[in-house]
Amino acid sequence: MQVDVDTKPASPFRTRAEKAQEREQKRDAVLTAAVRMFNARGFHATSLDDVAASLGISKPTIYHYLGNKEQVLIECVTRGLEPLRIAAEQAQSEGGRGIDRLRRFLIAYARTNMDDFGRCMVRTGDELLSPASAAEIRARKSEIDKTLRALIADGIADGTIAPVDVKMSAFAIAGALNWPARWHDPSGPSGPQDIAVALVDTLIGGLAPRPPV
Amino acid sequence: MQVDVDTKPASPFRTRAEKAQEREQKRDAVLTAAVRMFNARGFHATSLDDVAASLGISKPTIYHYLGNKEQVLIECVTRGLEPLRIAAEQAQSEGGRGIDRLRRFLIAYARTNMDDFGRCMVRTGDELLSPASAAEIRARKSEIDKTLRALIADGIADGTIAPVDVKMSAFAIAGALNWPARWHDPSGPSGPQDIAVALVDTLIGGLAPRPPV
DNA sequence: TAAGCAATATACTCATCAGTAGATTTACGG
DNA sequence: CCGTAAATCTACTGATGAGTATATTGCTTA
Repeated sequence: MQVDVDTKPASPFRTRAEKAQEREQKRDAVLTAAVRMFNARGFHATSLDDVAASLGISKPTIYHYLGNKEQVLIECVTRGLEPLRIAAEQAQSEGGRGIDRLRRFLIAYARTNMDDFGRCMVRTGDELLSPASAAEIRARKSEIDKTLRALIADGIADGTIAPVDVKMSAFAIAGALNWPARWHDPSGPSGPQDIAVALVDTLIGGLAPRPPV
Repeated sequence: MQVDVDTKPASPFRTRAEKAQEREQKRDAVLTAAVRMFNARGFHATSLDDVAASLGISKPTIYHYLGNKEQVLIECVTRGLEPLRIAAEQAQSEGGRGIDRLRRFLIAYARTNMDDFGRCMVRTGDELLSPASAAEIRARKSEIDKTLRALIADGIADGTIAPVDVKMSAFAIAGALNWPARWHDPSGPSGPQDIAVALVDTLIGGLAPRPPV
């Protein structure tokens, strides 16, 4: 336990902490392999045998680490949701003009929707989950939505956002920023950051021309 | 063949046309039942036995009318796409300011994305289809997207739309207007028309305040 | 009136896949 | 050094569901 995990080279004798970390890494590897296949082929079209094979392990090993197939999905969705939760928390704690706080939040939101777990999170609808888990996930997504609406309302209050319909604007924004989960190609020319900025600026600026100030 | 189908009361002897129509109606009934279940439970979680049972018929009858399960889905998606194709055609043939043509098109687009077939169309990703059908559907969706981009470009050209990034704006719009396919509740308080108008106006106006003219 | 076709059913087959049983190996703690 | 727990495997079970074989009935047409 006095060993410095980060510097010591591999020894055949692992400490408790190292073992816990190794276990965590294996769980991660399973989830990463799974989420890629879910995104590429869909949840139902992906068998855990396939996931296991892609890692050179056997299906019971996945059950050992994650319990069952739904748990694998829930864990992926949770990981996709986590950065949003953090971004929401941060947006609510910081100061500044409403529009600026919203903009920062939206760019983070859009970006994470383009990574593996974010894409899975967006694409996982209630119908893939048991009623209990669906409710759980829905509640967490709803927290994000609440933050989004609060940020819009704040901006309206301080005059940095036009007096729009908060609920509908939130839906429009969410839709626009979730959509890349379907179409974004990580091997394509534009990176997540550029896309995020472009989408957010489109939403903020609108299509109608603005008279020059 | 000389019988007026619309006025004559039912007779046990059907003309050829009546029979063709009856067949069409049965096909419709199958598709409608199927699309509702696809939307409610997802494609993979819906068995054709379930669909058949909900109509009080047997599975081979569905195969008689539609060939196989993928064909059922393709037909549903096609029906969801058709109104969009028509709206696109119309938008391109009509005159007027770019922004107005775009606005009309977008409202039609948003509305059809909230009906049964439209929702199915939006929610059916490539992963549910065979490569050949996926390509076919993708091509048709891409036609709609081309129209959308053309309308935006037209509006920019005639000065009724700000000089935005056409491709990104199209993605933002599509995302915002597809999203109701996931969340819209037909039994809820707001109807498709109201939602469509609200979303489109949000996209056109943007979030940033406009100086009073 | 026989042949053929449309519409429908029952009762299968066959593949896939989630999940489990149980064996085996290794490492660790007492 | 033995017993326990973790990690992993092979080899199942059992359910589900797509798709088919085949029979039946009745209408249409030569």
